[in-house]
Amino acid sequence: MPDDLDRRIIALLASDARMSLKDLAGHVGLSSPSTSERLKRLEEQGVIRGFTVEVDPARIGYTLQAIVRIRPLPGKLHVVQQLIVEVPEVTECDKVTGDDCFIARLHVRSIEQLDAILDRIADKAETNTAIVKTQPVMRRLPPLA
Amino acid sequence: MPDDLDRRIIALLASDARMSLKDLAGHVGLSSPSTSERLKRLEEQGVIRGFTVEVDPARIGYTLQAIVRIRPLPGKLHVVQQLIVEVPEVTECDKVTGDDCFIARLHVRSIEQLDAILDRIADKAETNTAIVKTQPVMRRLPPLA
DNA sequence: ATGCGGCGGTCCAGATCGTCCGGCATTTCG
DNA sequence: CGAAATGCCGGACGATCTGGACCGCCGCAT
Repeated sequence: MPDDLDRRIIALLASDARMSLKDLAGHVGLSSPSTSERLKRLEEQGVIRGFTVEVDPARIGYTLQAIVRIRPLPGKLHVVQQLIVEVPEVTECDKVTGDDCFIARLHVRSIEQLDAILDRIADKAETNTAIVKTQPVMRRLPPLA
Repeated sequence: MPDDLDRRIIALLASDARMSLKDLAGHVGLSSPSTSERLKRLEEQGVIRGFTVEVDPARIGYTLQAIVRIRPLPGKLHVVQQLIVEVPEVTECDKVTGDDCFIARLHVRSIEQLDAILDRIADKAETNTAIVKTQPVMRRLPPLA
């Protein structure tokens, strides 16, 4: 749906969402009002869901990151999902096909905290935890082509 | 390191990174210059890594999302990592502890495309693919407290 | 062909916003 | 106890955004 200019706008905002309209316009070769118009359209259409800040978790005390696969025990699926949503240290969770029902990302301050959180799920689901060592690919957009 | 005001600034920007300085200042109860100063400091300190746009993948043709666990065959670790980084449909990848060496998120336009990409890895690693059905928790920040 | 209408663009002006400065209060440290 | 550093505010100036008026292109139908 978005054309080439829209894609360039998105790409530019992906690298700096706080860029001024004027700069954006300059880079895509349009006037500010036109750029503003396109931006608004992209938001209204739902292509752009919003603008956010990228925070370094380590700098705010979250030194440990884990990816947990979660398989709820029979009949516990909804309770487990509820629990996952309510735990704020879960920063991302997908419901997927396959044996593991959920895959969640956790940000915690220590192994102890990780253990404490997993304990709350232990009687409702089987879990499989992997500690993140490095991030070869940090969150990025798929090709806009 | 960041104090309460910094955390409020971050929280506000997390919900709308394009908010004007003036609005930001109004919400945290500071003047524009002070807010600007804090924002700059947060960026310089690396607490804030940058500002980005959140795009709905489905609206740009990526109707399918998968999470793939990847276990490189002996001696193939670096080749596999290289490959993962180079495939732009991989929008996120973590190197983790445990049997699975990498956990990657893929955005693709079809099952066929997913298959094509996994084929490129097939002779260098064992893979385990889970298709994302829903996202109970979409990307969010851990508690800033 | 040609005239019409809609879409998407530019230009301009008024309003808004961001940044730079000087000054003040509080805290820190010699 | 004094001096310097920190963090904040207000005002002024320059930059930016927004909305309106206008224009050109293209598809369509007369």
